[in-house]
Amino acid sequence: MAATVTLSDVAREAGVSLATASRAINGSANRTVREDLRERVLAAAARLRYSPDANAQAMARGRTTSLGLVVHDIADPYFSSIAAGVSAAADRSGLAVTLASTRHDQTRERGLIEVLQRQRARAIIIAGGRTDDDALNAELRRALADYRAGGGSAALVGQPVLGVDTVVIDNADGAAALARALHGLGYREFAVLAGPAGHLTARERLDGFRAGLAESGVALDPANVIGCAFTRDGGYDGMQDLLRRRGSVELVFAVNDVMAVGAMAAARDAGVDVPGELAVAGFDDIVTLRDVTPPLTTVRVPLVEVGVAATELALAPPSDEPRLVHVEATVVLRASTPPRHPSNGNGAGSAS
Amino acid sequence: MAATVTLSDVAREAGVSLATASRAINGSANRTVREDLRERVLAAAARLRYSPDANAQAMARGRTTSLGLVVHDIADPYFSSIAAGVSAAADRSGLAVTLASTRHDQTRERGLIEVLQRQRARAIIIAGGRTDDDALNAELRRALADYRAGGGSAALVGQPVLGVDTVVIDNADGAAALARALHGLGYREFAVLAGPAGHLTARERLDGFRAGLAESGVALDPANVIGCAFTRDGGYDGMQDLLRRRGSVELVFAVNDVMAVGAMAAARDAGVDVPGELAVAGFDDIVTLRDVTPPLTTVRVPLVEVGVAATELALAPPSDEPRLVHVEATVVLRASTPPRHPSNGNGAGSAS
DNA sequence: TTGTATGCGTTATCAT
DNA sequence: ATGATAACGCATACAA
Repeated sequence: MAATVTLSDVAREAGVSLATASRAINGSANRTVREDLRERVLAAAARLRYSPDANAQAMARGRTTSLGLVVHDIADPYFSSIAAGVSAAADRSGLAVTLASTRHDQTRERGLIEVLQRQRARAIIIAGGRTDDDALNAELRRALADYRAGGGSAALVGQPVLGVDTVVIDNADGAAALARALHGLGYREFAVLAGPAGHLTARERLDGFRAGLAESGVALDPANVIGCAFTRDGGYDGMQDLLRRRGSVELVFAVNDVMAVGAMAAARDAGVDVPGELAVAGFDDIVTLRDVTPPLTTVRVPLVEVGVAATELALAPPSDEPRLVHVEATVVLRASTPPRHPSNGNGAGSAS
Repeated sequence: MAATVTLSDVAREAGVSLATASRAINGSANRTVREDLRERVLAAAARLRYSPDANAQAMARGRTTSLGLVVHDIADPYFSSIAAGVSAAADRSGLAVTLASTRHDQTRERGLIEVLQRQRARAIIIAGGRTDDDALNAELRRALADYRAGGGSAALVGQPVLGVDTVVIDNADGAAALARALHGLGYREFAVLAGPAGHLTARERLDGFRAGLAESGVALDPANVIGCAFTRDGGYDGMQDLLRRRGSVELVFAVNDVMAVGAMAAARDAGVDVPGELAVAGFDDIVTLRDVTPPLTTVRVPLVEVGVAATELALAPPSDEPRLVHVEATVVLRASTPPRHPSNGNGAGSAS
């Protein structure tokens, strides 16, 4: 910080007091600075190329102008879409976004929250689903409670288990609707790439899918529920497992799109035609899907809007009770799950 | 900011002076606090759940702990990969990343730099290629010079036209190598989805491609150079244009991958088989490409590493002259550009 | 309306 | 080694 020009310099240059300079440059609460003075100040500021120090302002005002965003991996289209929404909404509120990434290590979340707290971020948005690790959740809960006690507000995208405002995606309903839709298309034999054990989003989607199937009178064979990482490579590996010991499965539901896309790659590499030999469906409707082949059936989550909603939630006046904003997930049928066993008419690969 | 615990509180609780508390909690320059005292302080801090105020520290120390990143669109895989690299490198240096997005409006870049300057970010990374708008560049140049005069350092990913350290991607060489490789595969009739007029990255890639072709004795018909936006939709629209008035084009080179992917979608929607009827190549090798069909030939740019390099450049001790780090771009041939007119042997669609 | 003086939370300088 | 105390750059309560 070499020759930084301060507000005092501007005041001197303009021949006014520090206070007047301050009031002229931002519009102080109890307004009014005589027009000629204000102009002198602004002119001086411009001449000196004055740049207000946000840190000093933060100290003096007692609040910063920044908002924290915690993601697992910014290169994942799921998170980058949410980030785009958060960024847009923060912009509108004149807030700068501080991006913190766990790099897929949940245990780092706590530390990131603390960093954001040290920065006195006005609000923290945590994207990415929770796990059922109670100890970890308790820790986070406490970190967030602390943070909020200091005047910050937080919002979560996922499951409302941290005691803060939460944007809740209707995973179960969406997955159930998907199951019904697929059943309606004629599918009867399913497998699920179910993600990791403790992952709540994965679980909700699996459970919802299973429930939707049950409604249609179809049971999901536990042997066809395959655990794997919640990533593209997890989907790839899971699909390999499945193909190795495939029974009569007609359709594979991956609990998120990046996994589904990985699964399709595995099928391709194994020479299994999608959807000819095996249909695939995902969840999220990440933008990438526009350009995969075949177009992937999925359950759409409006990710950018989710980011906006989380930001607005976090920025809204605080409430006593954690608020919940529900976001619907809607089935989008595409070519990766063509109709099968049509009730009347001819089908592909059915009958004798 | 309700009941924020300050360092004074901690000092009082520990029965030491403010100064000692400060020294105990971070390791002050001239080290040493008696062990028992240090422990008392740390215990008190933990008991009170003390969280240092980064803004106050920034004021006192004269330097912040944050790094700014300017992108056009964080949801674009090109930028999100660079962001991942920047984020990782910043992490290693204990810096928090402030994400600023132009939302595809170049004129906003200037304002974003100013915001970052106000935050007194230690360094600013600007991702995304330059244009040939001299007025705009001069403005940015000045904004950056100002910022650097204040002690900040900046690094750019793109063309070294702003007077700051720059990570330069060998666009021309990469594109030329691609042209030669494609010529080697037997292609003779090319079209280019060339991006917008003033875009330097687009221009370098176009020029490089043209030069590579020329080396091989092939001329690029100006009528087959199609201007369009530097986005997926730009590629889609450009391809539509091309298909409408297609002559004998065998291969379409889109100057970046998202455009190429859009172009493939347009071809698909128009019922044109890729690569059967028309081959396609892109540039960047964004991660998305793993999962498009057919696999896209491209020129690989190590985006995450580029982000890391830019960050390291910006964080390195300042130098008088702007430094340049060159990053090679390497051709990756995939199924979207199968061999054609093989010199000896049988080819597809060649000869009579 | 304008100016003066104080405080924000921390580090660093200077005594002790 | 520890403790007062002066910055850091700005906003604001209060005085004029």
